[in-house]
Amino acid sequence: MAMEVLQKSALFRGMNEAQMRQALAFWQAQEQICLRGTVLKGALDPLAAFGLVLQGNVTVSMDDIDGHSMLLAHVTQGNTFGESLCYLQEESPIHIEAITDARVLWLSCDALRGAASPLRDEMQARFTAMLAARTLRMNDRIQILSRTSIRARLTAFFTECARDAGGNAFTVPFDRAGMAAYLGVDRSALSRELSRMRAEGAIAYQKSAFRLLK
Amino acid sequence: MAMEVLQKSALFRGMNEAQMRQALAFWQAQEQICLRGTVLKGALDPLAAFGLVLQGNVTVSMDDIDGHSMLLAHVTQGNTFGESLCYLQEESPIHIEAITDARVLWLSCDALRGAASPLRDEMQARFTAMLAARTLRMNDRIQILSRTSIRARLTAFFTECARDAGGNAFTVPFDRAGMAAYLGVDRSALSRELSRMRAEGAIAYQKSAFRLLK
DNA sequence: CGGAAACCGTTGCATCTGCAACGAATTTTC
DNA sequence: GAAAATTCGTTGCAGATGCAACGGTTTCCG
Repeated sequence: MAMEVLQKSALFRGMNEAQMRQALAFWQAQEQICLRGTVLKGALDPLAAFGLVLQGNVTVSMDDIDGHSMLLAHVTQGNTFGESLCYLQEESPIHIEAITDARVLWLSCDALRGAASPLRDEMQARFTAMLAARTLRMNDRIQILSRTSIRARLTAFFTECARDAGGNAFTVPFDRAGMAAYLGVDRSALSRELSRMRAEGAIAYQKSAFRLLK
Repeated sequence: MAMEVLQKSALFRGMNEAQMRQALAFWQAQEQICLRGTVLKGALDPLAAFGLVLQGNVTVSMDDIDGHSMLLAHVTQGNTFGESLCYLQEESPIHIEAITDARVLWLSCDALRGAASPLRDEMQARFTAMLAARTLRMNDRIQILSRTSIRARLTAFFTECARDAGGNAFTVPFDRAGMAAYLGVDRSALSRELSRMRAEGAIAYQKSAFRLLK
């Protein structure tokens, strides 16, 4: 069941079963199970609802003219995507894709625009808090991307990871290519810099599991 | 008077005078007039209210350990800063400063947490829409910062400016140093690239006024 | 009016990093 | 289980870019 996952999401945290059922009805929740590689929204598709990831990983990206694709967000379990576009009923040529097998809960903003009620008030407040938290996370990313060297971006990124994990060891939710996209650098240049940092004894890693030394 | 400016802001757009008065009371609005260079929030200060810029320009930045300062937001007339932190009642070591003489309207989120009322509903909806629009703007910035070359960042930035201005001529709200910070590049490298683009006949500019050619 | 500060472009240099290509190792698929 | 696809590290290279320094111009302020 999805209860435990929803408990980790900002929208449904702390609800008992009855409240959760009511809330899911409010959002007209619909679950979709999809395989890795499934396109949840193509560049030109509209977005009738926003998504909450129950399982797996989803990326939001945008292709530029040179075929280069830029990562806008990497969405992990319990997090959402597309809320802003959905709330504002705007369109945008973004591409949303499941990069692992995934389960997604689609939620509609319609009820937020409906008649006032205690439930709507509660949900609106949670939705707003979610957006606010989102902007803070995006600021963290902007902060990383503002650095001029790969090394500086990495240390900023690692610091953030360590903070979130509450320790010096953590596993990042990316493969190398994804990590490079998130940091806005070339994949091979990233590998090179990671090797260098390992050689200097600053970090240890295996695959996506890192440990900060010193 | 500030009416005309507030008409341009997402929070107060489309209100008549009576509604505006009510809304300002709701937010416990307080105007502050300040000189260029005034620090509106130091790195360690808490933030009791968020700001709406009535006049002038305000920057939100964060210093990293090397003294390097990173630009998080450049806030122009009619736009706001600090809403997310204020709404979530979180603290963050960001630095907010008036970079021109400015007038700022301080708004409190308290009433959003108060008793339900039609006014609160309306304001909450506007606040949410403002946050949603904000995340979309931040996505634009992330998109720019994700590019790997100065040239690519510039063309993305210019494209966005041209879209906003509705034409090929526009004035950016930055001096060169600010523009470099916004784009996450070195100031002199930016000057160099701009000269190059001018030499190639791709753009014309004088100070902060640009025109796209070709 | 005059000095100080801010702003902007230019240049030389060392280094960084994107890019392309390759091979090893691992995972997926049939 | 074998072939195909994906992932990851390495390397050579050329060009891009950060950095520091300098000078000219404009703006600010007393």
